[in-house]
Amino acid sequence: MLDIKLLRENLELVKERIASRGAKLDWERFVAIDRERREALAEWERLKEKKNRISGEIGKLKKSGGDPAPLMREVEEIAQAVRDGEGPLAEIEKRFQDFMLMIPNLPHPTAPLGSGPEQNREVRSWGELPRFDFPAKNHWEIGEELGIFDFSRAAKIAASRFTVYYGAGALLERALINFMLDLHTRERGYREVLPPFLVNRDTMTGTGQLPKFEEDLFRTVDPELFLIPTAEVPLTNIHREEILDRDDLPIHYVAYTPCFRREAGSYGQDVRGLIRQHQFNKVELVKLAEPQNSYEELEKMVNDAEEVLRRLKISHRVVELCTGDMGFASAKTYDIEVWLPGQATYREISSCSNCEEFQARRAQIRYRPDKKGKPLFVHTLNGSGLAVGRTVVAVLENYQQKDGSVVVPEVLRPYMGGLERIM
RNA sequence: GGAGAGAUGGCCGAGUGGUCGAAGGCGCACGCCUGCUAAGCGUGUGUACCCCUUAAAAGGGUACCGAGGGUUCGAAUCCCUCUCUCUCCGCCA
Repeated sequence: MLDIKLLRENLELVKERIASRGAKLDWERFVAIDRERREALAEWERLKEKKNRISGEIGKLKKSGGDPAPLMREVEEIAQAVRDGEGPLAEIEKRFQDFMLMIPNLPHPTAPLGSGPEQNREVRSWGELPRFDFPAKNHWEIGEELGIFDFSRAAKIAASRFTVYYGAGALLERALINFMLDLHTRERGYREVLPPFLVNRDTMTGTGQLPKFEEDLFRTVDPELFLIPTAEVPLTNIHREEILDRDDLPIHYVAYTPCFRREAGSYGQDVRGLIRQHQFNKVELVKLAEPQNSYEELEKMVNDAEEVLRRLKISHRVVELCTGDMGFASAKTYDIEVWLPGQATYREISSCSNCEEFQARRAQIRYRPDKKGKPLFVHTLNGSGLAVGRTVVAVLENYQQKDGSVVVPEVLRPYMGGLERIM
């Protein structure tokens, strides 16, 4: 959510920057709603003030033995007017809030302008692209031949876009989770969290999944809860509606969770393999930081995520997303893209964003900069560290051998009982 | 799932219809005093929104005593629903 004061005082600037994301909003309607809300609120509060004042006088009069009857008749009418005003006011308030919640974040001035992935800007790349003296296979071919993935039985048990892992495949997934968690907790200062995987509507609204993206979420009916699409949601909401001490910041959390996404609207994309699943595992990094440090923290977060790939010795690059390709809540996003020899392309394996105040304002996460100061909104950051399923893909495709086996990256062997090769 | 108790400000804790944003204490901030420290004294100490101004503040108003609804001229206080916490019983990974 944006600061309403910014919208009132600098609407032209806001319009322009929101437009750079490709979002279209009816700003004239917004201006009308805002004005209507303020006028109605002021009028209603004037009535309440009068009612409160007269009610107080009735109290005094009764105590001193006077006759309150005339005042009571007078205030009765006002009380009725106040009641009559409640409905329309609530309706205007709702329209106002709904609009506010549908406005995406302002892009940071350094985010490249653009409408789609083509305008993303490569920041750096790491590692040589691997060469094979045989035709490189896709991970699903590798995995099915090794008997570690079973897509058809997963579809039988659940639906398409689910996978059953067996044996070394399941072990590889688990090893990656543990490796990533150990790296981030032991060497990078993140606190490990194991959050709920189902969350309520307020939590989903706090990070910006709701109200706009309900169709992307899985939902339970009774009670109504939503399966998390990323651990960013529960982690960022841990401190919802709290005022933190300055000394508490920055907060660094890391969590492994499964993630659940409807993938509505992605029919036909990545239908084979592990790339786009309804359920996948992810190790997520979340930070709450003071505004003046948040961009420094973003750079460090990207670096922490990249470190996973450096230790796995897998080629990758970092790109800065352009305004049109960023998520709803983000002011600035770096994607890490990993090289997949089987598809001869880079694929996103991590996305690290600074949401600045956007989520903090929705979720009311604040801190006190000093003892006497007013509370300020924290900046929230989130990033994959990394998407585990896609890391499995990267390992299989980059470490595949001519005979169909896959060499286990050295750093993972301690996590896999010393296993050196999946065959 | 059954029975009971509870939810008040940063914390503890009073308050069962009227002037209560809420006593008192603790904590914290500022000032005074004390040639250090401790103690003592005084003042202050929530958040959001609206109005008026604005560089900002001050000022005025509204709301908030778990959440939502109701009764009433008036609700922290009465009624209803819900949520959460605690205790006991049952069940259970």
